[in-house]
Amino acid sequence: MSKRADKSPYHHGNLRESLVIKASEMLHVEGIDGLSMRKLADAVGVSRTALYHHFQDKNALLCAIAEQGFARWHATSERIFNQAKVKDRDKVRQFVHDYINYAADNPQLYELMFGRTLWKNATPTESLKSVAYPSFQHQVTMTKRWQQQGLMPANEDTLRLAQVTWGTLHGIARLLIDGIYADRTHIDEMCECAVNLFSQPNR
Amino acid sequence: MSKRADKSPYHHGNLRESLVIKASEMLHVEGIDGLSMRKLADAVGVSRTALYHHFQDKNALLCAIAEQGFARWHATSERIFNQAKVKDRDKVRQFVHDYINYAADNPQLYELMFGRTLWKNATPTESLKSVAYPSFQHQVTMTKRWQQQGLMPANEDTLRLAQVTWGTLHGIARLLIDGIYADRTHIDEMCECAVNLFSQPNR
DNA sequence: CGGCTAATTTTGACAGTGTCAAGATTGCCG
DNA sequence: CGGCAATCTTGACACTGTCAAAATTAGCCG
Repeated sequence: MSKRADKSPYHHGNLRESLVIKASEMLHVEGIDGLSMRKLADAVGVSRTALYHHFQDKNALLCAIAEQGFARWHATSERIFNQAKVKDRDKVRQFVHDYINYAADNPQLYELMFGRTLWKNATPTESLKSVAYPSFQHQVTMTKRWQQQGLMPANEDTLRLAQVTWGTLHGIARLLIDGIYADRTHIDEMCECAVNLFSQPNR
Repeated sequence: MSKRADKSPYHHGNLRESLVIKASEMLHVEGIDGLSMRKLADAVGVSRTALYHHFQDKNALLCAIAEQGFARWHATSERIFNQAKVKDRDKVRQFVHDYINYAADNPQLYELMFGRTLWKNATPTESLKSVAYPSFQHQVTMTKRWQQQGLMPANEDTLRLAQVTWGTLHGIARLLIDGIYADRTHIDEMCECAVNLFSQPNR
């Protein structure tokens, strides 16, 4: 019993948690490249290699941060769909807006959550996978429902449709984040345009 | 006269060109992070800092590579739209497929062309901008035409529509490249689904 | 053909990075 | 209180991009 992570710790004072917090902070301001293990250790007040007793890799640290990001978005998403008295069409609309705004508000985090750094370059933690995969599964489930309700074309394969609609959101988010051919002032109009595109009865 | 870049050069044998070629090669196999100035210099057979007389930065080198990528894609794109005897609807279809396949065939290059590395982190070269911007402008022009022909919804703002449709392509490309929730075997079906989504008279 | 200038390349150096191996410290449980 | 294991530190290594100064070389002009 009392393996770790609940009792007051040895030297520092719950390092692991402090690391994730501080790292998220640094990620947000400095960006993914500006976040270095050594600077992080410095900021928290421990020595360079102290981190390696709580995270195997820099990769593991990043996975932990991303994981937190997924959890937070998942909560927001749940809140949207659990609203009673809101029509499904409006939920879709709200979902799109919130998704894009979440990305625009936390560009570095979004980049980390869905970028090549974790998913292609490195090996995502099992723990991260177990949080990230259901996130897309949810999109598929929702797409199926929207099809059944006539909100989205019923003749398209659900999986493909989910990939494409989510791909659209992802694409818009990245255009904004990377600052190519779009900026924040376009967000609302772009969202509306996107919703109109894949939500069936046009008006 | 004879400023450079046409006569046989001094020591090496047209270093600048060799660098871009070799760098593109390394980018393709090793990825954007695996491409280091020192390894590149080594591979070409010059010393570490020789590159800095042809490129101010690593950033400048990357811009040159990306520029070449834009040129190549632009050529492909032109070829599609200049075909006589092909209906515009089929051109759109072909455009979508080729775009995604270009990205899937050159993942690292695509990542460089449209990624944060150049557009957000660093400062894109003027030269790069002058090649990249028209690329999107072309998308806008095409979107306008498609709207006029009734292929795409005429009531949407052209600029927004162009952003969203291209965003969709971009999103799908990135999902494939970064390997999240999609892989190459899905390409064709995803493309068809996308085309159906934003091309008006559904069938 | 000789020499000067300017383009080109090299060597040395510096401040960073992630991470491994060993040693020092510390808290906790028996 | 003793010992053990968790925790943290120090030292080191192989990398990275890039600057300054020295060395090399090519091309042009007289």
